[in-house]
Amino acid sequence: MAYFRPPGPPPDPALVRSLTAQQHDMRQRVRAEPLAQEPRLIGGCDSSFPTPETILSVFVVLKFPSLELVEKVYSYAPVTMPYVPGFLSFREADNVVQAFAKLENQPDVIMVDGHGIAHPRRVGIAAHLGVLLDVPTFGVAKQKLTGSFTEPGPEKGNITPLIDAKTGELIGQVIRSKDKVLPLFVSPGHRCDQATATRLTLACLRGYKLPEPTRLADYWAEEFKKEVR
DNA sequence: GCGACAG
DNA sequence: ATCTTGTCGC
Repeated sequence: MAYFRPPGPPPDPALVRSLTAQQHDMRQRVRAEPLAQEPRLIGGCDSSFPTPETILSVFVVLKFPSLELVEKVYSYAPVTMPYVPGFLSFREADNVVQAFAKLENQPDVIMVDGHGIAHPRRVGIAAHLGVLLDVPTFGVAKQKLTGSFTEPGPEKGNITPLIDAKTGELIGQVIRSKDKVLPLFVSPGHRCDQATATRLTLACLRGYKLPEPTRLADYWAEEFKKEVR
């Protein structure tokens, strides 16, 4: 899978230093706390690349806990940054913010495709986006970025901790969202805590591996892709 | 020095 | 993320 990826263009050291410094500052702004109130609306977002030089970000809003879709918008723009592991947010966040700005209904919390604090510097795209929007966020990723864990049981609902091997701190939870499918990695972003992130993720499952907010954002990304081509 | 590396 | 056919398992 991700073991023998062909070596891509080497990231510019100066750029990486700059971005690392920005994440260091942003890390100080990320807050862990329970939601102020039970959400009435939950958002979901996802980005895709119709062409190597363009990015399409989708934002959906669903009622909670009914999970009825109430709105879907997108933003299509030129790509400005390369993909560098650990710096994904700098490539996608700005365009996601542009999509968010088009919403008529403001979500009480946002489920982001990617990690929250389960990141080398605790600033995955979910945390980064939360700080930019000052809205509660948490991340749901399909692949691990950092940390160690033991495989959760094969049945839906089983959970194991994602631990930072260096500090021993809990940085996320590995959740089996469906029987016998690869688990999801859930971690809080900004203005959210682990218990809330996990609870909302479970509350958004509807028989598929992906919880509804991200599943619908994925679906509409595919539909909108036809419009921009 | 040797792995690992979200989307 | 994206490029892609057939195929295994419930």
